Amino acid sequence: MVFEILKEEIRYQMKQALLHYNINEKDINIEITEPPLKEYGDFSCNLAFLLSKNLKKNPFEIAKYIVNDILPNFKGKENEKSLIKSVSVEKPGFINFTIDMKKFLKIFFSNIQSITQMPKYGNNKELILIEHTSVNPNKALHVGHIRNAVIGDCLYRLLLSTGHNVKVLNYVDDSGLQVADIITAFKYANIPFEEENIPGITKKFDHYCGNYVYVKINELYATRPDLEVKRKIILKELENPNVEISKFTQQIVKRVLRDQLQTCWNLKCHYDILNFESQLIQSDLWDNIFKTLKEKKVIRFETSGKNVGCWVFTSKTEGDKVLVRSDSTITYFAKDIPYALWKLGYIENPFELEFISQQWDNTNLYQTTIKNIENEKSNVHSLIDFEVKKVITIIDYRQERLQSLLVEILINLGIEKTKYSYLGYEPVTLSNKTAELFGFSLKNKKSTQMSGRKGIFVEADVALDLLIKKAHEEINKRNEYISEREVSQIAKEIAISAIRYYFVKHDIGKMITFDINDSLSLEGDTGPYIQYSYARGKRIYNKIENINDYLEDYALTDLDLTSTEIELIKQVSKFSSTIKESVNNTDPKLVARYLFAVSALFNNFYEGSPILKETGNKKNIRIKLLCSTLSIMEHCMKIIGVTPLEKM
RNA sequence: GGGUCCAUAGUUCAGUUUGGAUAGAAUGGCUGCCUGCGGAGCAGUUGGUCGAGGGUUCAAAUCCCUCUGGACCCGCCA
Repeated sequence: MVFEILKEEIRYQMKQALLHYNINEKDINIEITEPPLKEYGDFSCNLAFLLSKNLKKNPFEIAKYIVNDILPNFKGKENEKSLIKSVSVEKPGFINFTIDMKKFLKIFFSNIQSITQMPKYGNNKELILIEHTSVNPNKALHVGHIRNAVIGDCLYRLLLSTGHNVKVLNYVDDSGLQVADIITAFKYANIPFEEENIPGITKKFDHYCGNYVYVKINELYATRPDLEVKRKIILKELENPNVEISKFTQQIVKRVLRDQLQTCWNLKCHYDILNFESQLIQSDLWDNIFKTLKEKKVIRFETSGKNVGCWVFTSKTEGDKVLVRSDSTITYFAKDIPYALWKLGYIENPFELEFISQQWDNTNLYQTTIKNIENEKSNVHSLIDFEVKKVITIIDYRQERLQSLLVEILINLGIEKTKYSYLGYEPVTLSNKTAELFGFSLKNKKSTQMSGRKGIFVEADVALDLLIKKAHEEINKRNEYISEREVSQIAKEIAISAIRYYFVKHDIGKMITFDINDSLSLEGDTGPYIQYSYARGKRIYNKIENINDYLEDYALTDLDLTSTEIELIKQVSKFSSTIKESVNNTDPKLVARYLFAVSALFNNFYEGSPILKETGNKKNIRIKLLCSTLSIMEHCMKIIGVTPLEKM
């Protein structure tokens, strides 16, 4: 907030300069940035460079002219309201501003309450839907899936914290090829349902299915083509919910899903509704949409060429895409259309919501079921009775092309482009060291792509367990008198925070090379580092007696703060603008990076500015700074899912 | 063949949307700092032809072109 005021003041003055030159401010993109060196002041403006094009003059001369002649009174206004103490011109043509620190600090310390408040600007009436995780229910989550879940969950937390109305969906492809694979294995390849005496398989059913059953059946296809035939039959049969194989499949899916959710809940991910592909197929959604697509001439029936007999969508950029095959079955891609339209609320809802279970955060998880017409009064939940403002889907970037096709179809149906968006993230690969450690062959590459089919992956549960163990040891090193139960509790919180922070801090569009040792570090730019600096701060906080006495009044005489303290104050001041930027760019990474920067500055402050043994005004000021830092750290930690700890 | 994305310190990554001053973190290596509010920390040091070449510009890691290396997408599979 304080920063915004400052920037606005500078911007206003720069606009005055523009008026002098008779240039429309809209034609020129004035940037107010922070210079790389302290000697250049606190803010910097590029106006002179921009004008040099129009005026065909040396930017340095323009800058000097602006500062000395156009805005001369801007310089000597020290006793007025201005927050700017001085203006200077630097080498190539920068106009640099120095803050009047006394005034700045005065505003900061008298507005701590509002500065440290979470900015709220969502509209509660409009609903935002986020779909994430959506892992095929035939295997346990691996570290690549965590990336999806954590990004989605952090985005959810970010939007929720800023006052938006958000719900999270998790799509379960319970009738796809991957599920058919393990069903084939159980039914026709003599692979038992239960994990009996198979080495290296943990107790969880999802691990058994993913680590053993799925890999095994894929190996068997090479020598048993009959199994692939069986799989194809199963796939077709799964479209009918009443046949025996569908009922069997539902049982298997349910067990895998239960275990997958456990992993997600362990990582503190929140969901509201589970959607099932089988229900989308069984409902009449597709029939209605197919009709509409035909009526609106979005798709056409091909009478010649390679797609003869199919219903085809012609994309402007991607060419032809088959939606309905010549045998009248619908393609994988076509199934996404009814789901997208359902999410957007553009079609009559054929589903009702059924309570499944409570989650780790005491919220309820629901699943869709097809409406029972005879039972009209059944509990139709109001969870999605809002106007859907936006749907955001977190997807593997390899699906981006299909999603862009989908958007094209939605636009053809008259839906605004902005309503449906997707975030494609690059995959997680394994570092050579890690691949080697888990016994995967290397092939002379920089990193190894994971593959569920080939059994090349590191499971989420394995990574989490490893971290818990590591944290456990560290806690025992540091705490002599502590109960085993408490150690376990804290170790888990540290491990979760480490994983979540790791997966959200990277840019979504860059590949991550996952190394089981380096990536799951507890030191440096990590979740535990943030937790540690928070714990240090909190410990001081708890030792302050009568803390309210310090927070109420303040004396602003003699504010001789250290440079570290000023840096921390500046950083804290950027809280709300960082949150806003993060929301506007739908990028939770920005919050993570900000949080780390605050934590690092706080550790500096901690080393150099003692609080408890300090007295008088200095103590007062430092306590205020401590409290405001802890407060914004809490906000940010909540968004990232890094647990605030008082002891670790 | 058509298209998308990536390449920055030994390693893992920010910075590229919107061009700005001496390219930043973390980690590793080396060196200091605990009778102090918790050393999971702090300070210092080491380490970069920003893949290569050209272009645009007062100014390029950032924009444009070419090339090299890598990943991926392009099915009546899901």
